[in-house]
Amino acid sequence: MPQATAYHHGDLRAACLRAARELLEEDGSAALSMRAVARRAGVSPTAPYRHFPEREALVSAVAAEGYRELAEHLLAAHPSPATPNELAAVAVAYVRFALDHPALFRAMFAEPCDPGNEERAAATEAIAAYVRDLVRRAFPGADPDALWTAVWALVHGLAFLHLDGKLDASAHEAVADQVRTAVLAMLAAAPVS
Amino acid sequence: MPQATAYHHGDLRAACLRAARELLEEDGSAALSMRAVARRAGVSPTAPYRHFPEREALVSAVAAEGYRELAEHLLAAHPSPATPNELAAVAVAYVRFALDHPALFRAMFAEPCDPGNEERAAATEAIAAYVRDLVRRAFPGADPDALWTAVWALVHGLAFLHLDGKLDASAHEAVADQVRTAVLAMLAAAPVS
DNA sequence: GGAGAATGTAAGCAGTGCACACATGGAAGG
DNA sequence: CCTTCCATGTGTGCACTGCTTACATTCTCC
Repeated sequence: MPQATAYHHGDLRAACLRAARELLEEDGSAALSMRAVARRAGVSPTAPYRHFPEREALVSAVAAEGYRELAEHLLAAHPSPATPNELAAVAVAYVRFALDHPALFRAMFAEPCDPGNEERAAATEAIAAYVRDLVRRAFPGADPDALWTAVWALVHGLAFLHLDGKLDASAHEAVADQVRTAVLAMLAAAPVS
Repeated sequence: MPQATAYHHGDLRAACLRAARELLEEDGSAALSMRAVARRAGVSPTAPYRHFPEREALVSAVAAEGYRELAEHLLAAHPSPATPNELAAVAVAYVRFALDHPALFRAMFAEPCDPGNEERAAATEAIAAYVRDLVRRAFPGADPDALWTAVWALVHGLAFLHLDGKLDASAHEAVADQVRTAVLAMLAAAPVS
């Protein structure tokens, strides 16, 4: 780790990531700008390019952090959900994370990602693994490969529809109820044959 | 309708919408730029502002068009789906629309929308109504209010996960199979009580 | 202590959204 | 017919963006 002086920052990479997170949390709608990050870190506009070759690289790094936090958040909601009610609780946690960190969540999913970013791929995989385990426990009879995608998609779709204003997301408790109800209804759905 | 001259375009509004659509189809990843639209329409950079007070208004208008096309596309896939297989076919059509028009689909959902735009609200409502009817037919026993959101979210989530590269979307037929399988697995899911 | 790599700065280019003042010409009223 | 008004176009300019290139400073290692 280099030392901090008037000229050399010391740990600009971490400072950029922190600044980026702060900016995303402060303005959930504005796009993340490289120059704004530099300003917040108290450094020249082009300094961040020493640590992130392009904007996308910074966004990918922030997104990877977001994936880790989302995984923790889901684990905190329930470490090993196995029943419909527990699954619904995790779904509520997923949607709440998206609504509480809209810009971060968009950076994680909507921004173009370089598939080569290993940190990011690993972080995504952690979430996928959590969902796969959940599905194996909750649906012992089903094909886990087919079902875990469906479960993730259901929850992810609810998150984005709320985030993008297609479903009413104004009241916290109402959103939670809505998500719970939707998930339980889907699990109980008995189609006509 | 004003007349077309060397100075006055004639129907710049429609020309802007057409140009915007072309740009979105040509480069599915680039953001839509007001100036690029103006260039394509053969007009000065600020001329489109006479018809769209801001960028968001143009995007909203294009998005509304997209909603109408998506609705048609779903109707073409099946006018009145009622069985799991028919529902799965509609799901495949939804995801395919997203993958065939990635930039348009993003404009429809990911871009900030002004909730006041009536054209856009009406177009969204058409899709919601289609899904609601579908659910009523396919799941006569269920609570339609709870379930239609879940069905939309499931399909919408599959679309975005594929669009954002979280699920492999490289081969057309593989995507279709994957979506069909996921939807059918979800409908057949029998959770542990 | 000197060389070279790492990490910062400064200046500049092309692109963007948008506000403003100005130009053009079609349509309505005298 | 001719003026006047106004919708619709142009031109200019500002603040911002990502990113490149050249230069400055300092850390590290021999």
